[in-house]
Amino acid sequence: MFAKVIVDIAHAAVDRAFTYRIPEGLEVLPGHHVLLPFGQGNHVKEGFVLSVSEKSGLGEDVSVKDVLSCLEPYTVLLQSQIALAEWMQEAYHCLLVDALRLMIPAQLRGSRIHEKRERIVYLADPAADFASRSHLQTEVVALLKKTGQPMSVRDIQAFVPGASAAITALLKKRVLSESSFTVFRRPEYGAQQVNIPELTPEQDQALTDVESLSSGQTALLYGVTGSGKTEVYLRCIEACLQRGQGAIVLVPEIALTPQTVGRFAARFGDRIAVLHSRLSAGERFDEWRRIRLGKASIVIGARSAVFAPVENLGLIIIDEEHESSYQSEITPRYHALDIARRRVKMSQGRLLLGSATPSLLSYYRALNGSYKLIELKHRVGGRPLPTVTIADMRAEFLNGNNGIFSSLLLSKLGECLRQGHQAMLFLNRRGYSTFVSCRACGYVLTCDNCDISMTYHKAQNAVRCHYCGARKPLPSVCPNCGKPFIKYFGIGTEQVEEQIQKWFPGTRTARMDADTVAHRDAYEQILSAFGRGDAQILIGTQMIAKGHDFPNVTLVGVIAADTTLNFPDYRSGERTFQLLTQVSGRAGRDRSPGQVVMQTYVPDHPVLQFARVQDYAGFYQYEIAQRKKCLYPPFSLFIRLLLSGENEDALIERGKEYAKVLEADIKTALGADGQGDLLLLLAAPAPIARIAGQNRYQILVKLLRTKRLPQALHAVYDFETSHREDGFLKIEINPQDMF
DNA sequence: AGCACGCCGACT
DNA sequence: GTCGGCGTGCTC
Repeated sequence: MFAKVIVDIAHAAVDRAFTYRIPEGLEVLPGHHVLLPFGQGNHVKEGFVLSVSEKSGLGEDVSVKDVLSCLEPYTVLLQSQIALAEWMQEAYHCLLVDALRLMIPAQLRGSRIHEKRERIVYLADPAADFASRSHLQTEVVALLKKTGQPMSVRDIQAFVPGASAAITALLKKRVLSESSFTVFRRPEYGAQQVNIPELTPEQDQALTDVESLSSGQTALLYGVTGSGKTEVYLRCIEACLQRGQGAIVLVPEIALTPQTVGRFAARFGDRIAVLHSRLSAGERFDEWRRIRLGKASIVIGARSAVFAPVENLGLIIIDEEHESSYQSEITPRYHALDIARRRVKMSQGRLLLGSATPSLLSYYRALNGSYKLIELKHRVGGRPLPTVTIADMRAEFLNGNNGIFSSLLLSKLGECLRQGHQAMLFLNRRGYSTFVSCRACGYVLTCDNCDISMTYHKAQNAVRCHYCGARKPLPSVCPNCGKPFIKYFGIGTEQVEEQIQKWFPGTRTARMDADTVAHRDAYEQILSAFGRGDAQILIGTQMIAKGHDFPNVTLVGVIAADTTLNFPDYRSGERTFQLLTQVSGRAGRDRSPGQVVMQTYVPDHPVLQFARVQDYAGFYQYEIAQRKKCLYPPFSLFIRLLLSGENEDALIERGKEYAKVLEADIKTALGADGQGDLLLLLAAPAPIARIAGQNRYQILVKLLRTKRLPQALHAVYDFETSHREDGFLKIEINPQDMF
């Protein structure tokens, strides 16, 4: 018997199947993690078995080596995972090993992690009398007699300190016998009480709709904030379990809190496994193993959990499907949504996407019939959506208010505080000011390593670069003209906090941004403290936009609703609408109706107007028309090639050269009658032309979605593979942002 | 990723 | 004359 094996080395030259003989007496199956002799020195390498066959399929001239051993007694890859990795290799032009590595815990490679075993001991003869001069031994035996059952060594030590040596002696004397069993290291999450609410008619219909999907199909559950999407998920999983199938639930990393997990645990207990980046290596390995060994059939996790080894996969749920964190930033740059679609197609399962603000692409697909659209239009309990008011900051300025709060927000804040309610203030910028400038000469303080202005952080009395982290003291005089007219402009969360103290002295505030959640758990701590009422006002960046429900929050203020609107990015409208809707959803989750004040300098902007009345459908119609007009995705494929290098001139030179070659390659791939499919090819320095000392240059390519698209895409990928050696080159398909 | 083979400069 | 630089090519 022979095995086709891929060696666990991430290099294009060896990223192919090698054939090894399976020695007599060794059981090797597809998916096994094996040790192999490889290369001239017969170095022992790890590998993954892709397939097993009777014949080697190789000529006489090739010397075939033997598989040495299997590293685990079970196969670490499912057949379906191998097939998925092979599909990814094609789809993302990545190495097969890189795709396979996503399917297993990282520490499994190199045997850096092992299963944990617990030793238990018991009396060899429970009836026998025991006497010894050692009082420790006597105590241990007495304890075991008293409990009348086997005990773990650890438990015995808790009762009898220092019992270790005594136990060893007793085992040697055969007074005790021992055995051991595997323990699974489990992450902790708060157990919640089981509370199964009645479904609303809408939720019930949604459940029926999901259940009636044909196998391999995708549904988009579009439900306004507070409409009870999670309860629909839970019921769908229940139905899935009843059919004897497994399920995967993807949640954005930041939302994967003990509370979220607890809600699933309350319903499904030990049948759930959790996978996310904050687990310890042991926990992650054991949770993965519980899934692989069939002890858990429901997986709750972040992006990479889409690869979990769930057999008989009946359902994948992607909550907050519009979140950009579902797209991987590193190769293979997969999107969890695409992987999920592929997986349910292969397993004849179903995919459920949920969001209050679906991505434009998903809604487009839902309207075109490739997804089934399921809607939840009402909030559970009939609670009204918050009322949103737009504050025109231009008018405020003309009326003599040059502060950061509009008079409307100030009065609502005062009212909110007087009534003993809580408020949240949202601003998409941390620090104190957005840039520092000299009033005499106009000089703007920029980072030495990046093409970006530096942000003033008052708490540290320093300016910092938000891209490379560089930090320097605030100069007292202008570095350019030497005059003492250095001033800060623009606002950040630090300043909002300060201004609150000015307007409402003594108010307890909490701030949540990348600065205050620097250490682990701080995110949770700040949120739960706010939930307890420790602070009256929570000020923060988009971190506060999602997550917990705070019943006492009746007011949400958006300090600058248009900051994300002007990004040099075709997604900025979509991003802004999503953010504003998410933030607004924080207000009025309980009895008191919620109010939202959005401050802006462009009050008439359609995106803000649709956000004001929470009209997703209207927003969609507006935004999709924009995309169509400019032929942006989903009407085209947008590709960004980012080159970076130290030498600016050389980089620009090479960028121009690359653009020429790439254009020729694409045109060749498109053929004579397909030249019109290449809509745009733009080569220019990136919007942020330098980060951390690296100059950046980008080539933007826009391709029409025709049947020739795959060929053109191939040409781009081939270009990347043949050019990535001579400089840093990164390729992004439909990038999430374009800095 | 490793390692061997292989063809040109500074040393005994 | 040899030792050793790392360019090129192969790994079942």
